[in-house]
Amino acid sequence: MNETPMEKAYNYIEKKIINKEWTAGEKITSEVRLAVELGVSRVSVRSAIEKLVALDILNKIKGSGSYVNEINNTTHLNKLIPFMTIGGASYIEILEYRSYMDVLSVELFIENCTNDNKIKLEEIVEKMKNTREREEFFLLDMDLHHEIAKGSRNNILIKINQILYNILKNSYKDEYHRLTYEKRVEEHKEILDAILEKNIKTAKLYTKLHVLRSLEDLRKMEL
Amino acid sequence: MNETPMEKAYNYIEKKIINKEWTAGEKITSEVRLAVELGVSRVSVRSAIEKLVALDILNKIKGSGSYVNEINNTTHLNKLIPFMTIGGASYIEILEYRSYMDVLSVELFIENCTNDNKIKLEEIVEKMKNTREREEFFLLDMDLHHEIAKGSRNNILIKINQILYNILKNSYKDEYHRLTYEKRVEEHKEILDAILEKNIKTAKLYTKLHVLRSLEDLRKMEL
DNA sequence: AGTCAATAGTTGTATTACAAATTTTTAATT
DNA sequence: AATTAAAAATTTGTAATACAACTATTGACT
Repeated sequence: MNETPMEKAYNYIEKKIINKEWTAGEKITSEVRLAVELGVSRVSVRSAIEKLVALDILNKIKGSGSYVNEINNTTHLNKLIPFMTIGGASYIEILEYRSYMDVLSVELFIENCTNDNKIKLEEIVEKMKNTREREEFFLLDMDLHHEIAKGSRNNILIKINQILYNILKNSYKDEYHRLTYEKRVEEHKEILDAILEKNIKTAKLYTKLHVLRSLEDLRKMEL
Repeated sequence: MNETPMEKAYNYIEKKIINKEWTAGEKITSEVRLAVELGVSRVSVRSAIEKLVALDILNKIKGSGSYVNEINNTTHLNKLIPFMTIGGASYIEILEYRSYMDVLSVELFIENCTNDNKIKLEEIVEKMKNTREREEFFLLDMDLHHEIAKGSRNNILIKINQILYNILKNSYKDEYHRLTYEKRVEEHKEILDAILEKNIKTAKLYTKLHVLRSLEDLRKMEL
């Protein structure tokens, strides 16, 4: 075999999960016990576990233990994150992509949303009206679009949406003060109204314009 | 900030890579030095580095050092293949998503493609005509759609397309023989012709129908 | 200049110790 | 008996040290 101690621990845990001896939500054996059982140091066990955490297969809680995650197709999409933050996809490209994705989200939202989805949307827009803090506003902005994605009922779309917004959040982080935001309240209101009236065409149009304005904002920031 | 020592190290390294202070192929500062520089223990530095290794951003060589990787996408996918014991329901979701994404790809392709893109498309369709081997056919099928995505000129779309197709490939792997494929040759021809004529509406329509038929195929396979 | 061994540098693992958070147990009180 | 609060045990997080294993460099010798 010739596997390193770390690999030994990694393979052991991986096998347990694949064989469903440890299933989603379950707590795995503690680091110390694994180390004793496998005859390796705790350092090696920790390395293995951390690798699995990085791959979104395990989840650690300090003082409690390590737990097996739900694994589905969206897990794989998490690998987009390093690619996009480090591998050179530009924020402008992300927004360009969003200029289509968000329109799609709105369309699917209108087709598939529940009443609960609508209520949440209204709540967020209401909060936005009363928010003068820019950072908080943009977090609400992201919530809004995430909520729209959720109403689409397509998990792939939801996940991708989530990833892209997280990346954007990072890029905006220190730049909130430079973003125009007065017009955004109105824009969101327009989108919401169109959605509530089930006016797909109008909703899509307003969404498109909304994202395109974000793009403009970002381009100005680049200067 | 309230970041843990591990996060401190992780963010430090990540930032260096994002800012291109450390570029692909380059050796990063050694663990011991990083620990001293950042005022954290070597354990924490190692944790951070191993996380980046798990994400395929860094590469460690015992006795030598840690090096920045060329970001490569397909390698990420392979790591989780053992975990891909996914039921068909989620594949249907992927195809549903694709039923919109591919339509978008075609639209952007027509708007942004180069002559080179078109030629490649024609080549692939030509190969398909002469292929009777099902597995090879479906690989060409994926190539085709990937080529269309590439012509869109949006890297996010290209990347997502690539990942989704890789997941699908895995699901089809042992099921090629059960897929209808006679009609697909015609369908691709129709899409290609519409693209070459820059007939966006027709191209989008045929693309939509094409994906929906794949969905049907998959649903039949479930039985 | 080329070879090879010694040396220094770097990652891998083990051990020990303690901090910090959570969970479980125990004890006290009502 | 049930509830609450404190204490103990468990578990992950970090630190420090030591040494093993591997790599890269240096320098002496031919």
